[in-house]
Amino acid sequence: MDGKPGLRERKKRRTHAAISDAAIALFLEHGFNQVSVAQVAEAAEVSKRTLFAYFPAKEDLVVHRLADHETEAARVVRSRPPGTAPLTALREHFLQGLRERDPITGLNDHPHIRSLTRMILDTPSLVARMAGFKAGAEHALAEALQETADTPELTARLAAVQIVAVQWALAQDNAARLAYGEPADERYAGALADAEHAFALLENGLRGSRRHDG
Amino acid sequence: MDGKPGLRERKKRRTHAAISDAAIALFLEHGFNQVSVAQVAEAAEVSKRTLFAYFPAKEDLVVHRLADHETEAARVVRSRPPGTAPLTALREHFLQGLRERDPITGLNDHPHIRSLTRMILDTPSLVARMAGFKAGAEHALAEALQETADTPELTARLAAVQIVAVQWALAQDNAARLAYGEPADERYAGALADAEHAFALLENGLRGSRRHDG
DNA sequence: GAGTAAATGTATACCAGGTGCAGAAATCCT
DNA sequence: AGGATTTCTGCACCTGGTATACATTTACTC
Repeated sequence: MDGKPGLRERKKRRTHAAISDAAIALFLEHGFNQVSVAQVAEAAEVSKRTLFAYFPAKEDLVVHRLADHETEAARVVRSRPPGTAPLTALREHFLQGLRERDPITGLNDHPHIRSLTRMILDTPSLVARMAGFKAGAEHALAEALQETADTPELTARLAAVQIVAVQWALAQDNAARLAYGEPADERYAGALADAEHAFALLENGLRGSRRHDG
Repeated sequence: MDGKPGLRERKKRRTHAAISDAAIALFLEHGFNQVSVAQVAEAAEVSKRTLFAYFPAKEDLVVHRLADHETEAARVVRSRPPGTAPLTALREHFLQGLRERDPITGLNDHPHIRSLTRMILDTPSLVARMAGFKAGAEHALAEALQETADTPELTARLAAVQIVAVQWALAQDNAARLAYGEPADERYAGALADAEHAFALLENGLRGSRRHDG
């Protein structure tokens, strides 16, 4: 269907990548707020106006790579094998992400990823953007649950927000530990146990969540 | 301890209120993004610099009233009667909020509140600010759970994010229905049932959440 | 009650993110 | 090759937010 991208298309892709790369390099070196979009444009040899034609806002220079993950949970639910519970499919997917050190699980300690994660977490406007993705993920997952699991609308929405919230909490916890210096391979066992615990909590509820019950 | 507020203090309060009132009136009339802070400052008969001395950012002109709610769930958990489960206290508090039409439950249909809610939901930067409050509420609740219920740290965090996510989903659902025109008194029964269902889901887990199980 | 220190307010100029516009340059299609 | 179309650019402009330097008001003290 797309046999020949065409020169125009190829050039667009290259410009897009050039701007993004220049931006991330500068941001990692000096900090997100310490670099102006004008500097990014200059480094990418492009006018400021063109930069904004490719990226609607400064934050998108960083987070555009993560946009795909917004619908990841929904895709997992939709493409699960027949007879599998949504939550089971999501757990397996998350555990696989941990094994593969998928950055979205917070368990990737490549220096580049780590610095990027740290920068995002340290920059309020980028954190806000991530929260936007989170909301999008909730919405997409709710739709997927409703359409593929015969779940009532409200229940689907409630399940979706719980699941997404838990996944993000797990990822943030992992990322925080790696940012603190713990190697991913060392953290893996704990991350696995935590994920199992978290998904069990989702399945069984908060009833027995106290260490000593009364 | 504060017998006499003092003239300076009183004047500050009045200025604060004057700016906030002018801002909200203008925002409701013309829309958040259609009104500049300079216009707000002029309407409040104050310089732009002074406005920013009272409110760190334009969004705060709207959301500063909601800042108290950030720690509400945590306070409920901390001040619950001995022997009560945190989730029980939170459910009772939420149901009470519904009965009293507390705006935070989304079930208040006073025209002023409704317009304000609609404006916030329609303005991305305000939604982002709300998400910030949500994160703060999660954090505060996690601490409260950990300190008062002898819950392990991770479990407390996971429970907190689930609870906050569910409460917000309920509130947003109610607000959306009222924004659509449904009167609060008419919605009350449904909101009550939904809340009971949601808290039961939190307690018992997502296991049986499908309408027809397989 | 006058005078002074501290706090608060103002005017002005400035920076950065983002947009509208008109025209130049590149690409595409025939 | 040449015209139509898309893309890029420079420029002016708006808005949110901040720094500086100065004026004004409040509070405290004698």
